Amino acid sequence: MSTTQMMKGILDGCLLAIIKDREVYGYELAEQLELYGFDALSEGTIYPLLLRMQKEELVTSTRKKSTAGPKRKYYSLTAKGEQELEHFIGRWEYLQTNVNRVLKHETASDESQGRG
Amino acid sequence: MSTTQMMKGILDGCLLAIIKDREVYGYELAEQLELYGFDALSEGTIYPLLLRMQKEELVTSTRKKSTAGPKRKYYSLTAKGEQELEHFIGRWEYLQTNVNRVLKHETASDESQGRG
DNA sequence: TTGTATGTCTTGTATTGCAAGGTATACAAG
DNA sequence: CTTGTATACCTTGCAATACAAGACATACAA
Repeated sequence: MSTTQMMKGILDGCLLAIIKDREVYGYELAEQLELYGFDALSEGTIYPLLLRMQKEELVTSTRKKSTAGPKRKYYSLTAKGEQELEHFIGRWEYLQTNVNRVLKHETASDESQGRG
Repeated sequence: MSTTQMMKGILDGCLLAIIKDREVYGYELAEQLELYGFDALSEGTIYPLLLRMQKEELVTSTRKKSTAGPKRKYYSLTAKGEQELEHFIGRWEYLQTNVNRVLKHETASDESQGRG
């Protein structure tokens, strides 16, 4: 039982949201996601995603020294990245609304009467 | 801008939820999902999913005559399918909780203090 | 040089939504 | 019987993406 498939198309939005809050580096993002309640995420998941987002100009990166290890690559959001985050939030709300409607067997035309 | 990726691992749960409510046939499921607010879903999405779920013994099917066309294949949930639906709901709540925490920048240890 | 912890990146695989196209039934019109 | 339309189901091939496994690099201690 895993949520692997469910993370598709959602993880990138989560990364954008975390990066928007403050500059973070890749290794740290995996830890952050755990703080938010997710199971540990592989670096093989995080890094390709960050590179893809950088290629799409959603984020920029700057290398900074670490106290204990190689240089860290800190990411921050571009204007385009902030826009994409807004789009993601819209898609996420759309998904949440519709899935919850299905689970409650309330069609869209039932609106929010919630009296079952 | 589409929610294609976000549907992965979620659509099957939605189908289980709809089928649990009442017997439905594949062609109808696409229409049902629209009633719940989703954009139109391709039959190339629905049918392979139903076949997969039947192979996994989550659903069973019976053919019944249609008033206007070939026989319909009506699906209903097995006990295993009901269990899987419960598991799905659990995963969905886990996902909802954690993504919403990320979007609000509330870590799991912040619990539900919501005073930001 | 060896070992440990910290950090980043690459390769290959599995899953799954979807477009495109094929097959089959019912019915009406000719 | 053929043609056209609506209904209904299925298959093939593609694209996107989370992930395991492993490679590579830096800092520091023994």
